[in-house]
Amino acid sequence: MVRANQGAEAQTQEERFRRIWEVVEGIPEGCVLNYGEVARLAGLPGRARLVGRALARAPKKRALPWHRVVNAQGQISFAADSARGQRQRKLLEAEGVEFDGDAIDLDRFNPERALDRLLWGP
DNA sequence: AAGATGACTAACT
DNA sequence: AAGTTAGCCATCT
Repeated sequence: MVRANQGAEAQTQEERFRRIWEVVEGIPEGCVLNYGEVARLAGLPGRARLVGRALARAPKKRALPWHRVVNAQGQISFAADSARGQRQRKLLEAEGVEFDGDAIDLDRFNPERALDRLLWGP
């Protein structure tokens, strides 16, 4: 065994990215999560920036729902007038996510609440 | 090779 | 409410 000392701590960058991608893939349609939460769920607390990096580098083949990740204020982290920003907003609105001005109510569209919404309505 | 950058955030002014 | 600071760390110059 060559890597005798490798515990849960020692991860390669590839492994971290893969975990992040897995979390993002698990965000249900019509829900959003912020970068910090994705990091936490991926076992990488405090590394919100890494999530952005991982999304930027995600293989196209993976077709991640990258648009369901927004910042801690519930806003899209691209300029509103940029092509990417507009695309992200459109994708979200197309699946039922509502904006109050330029921000989403993170509580309301949290995946944790998805079931509540199904049972009780919005 | 060192310094800047950024799809971030929480905690302070 | 809005701006600043410190922590973050792989990438890019």
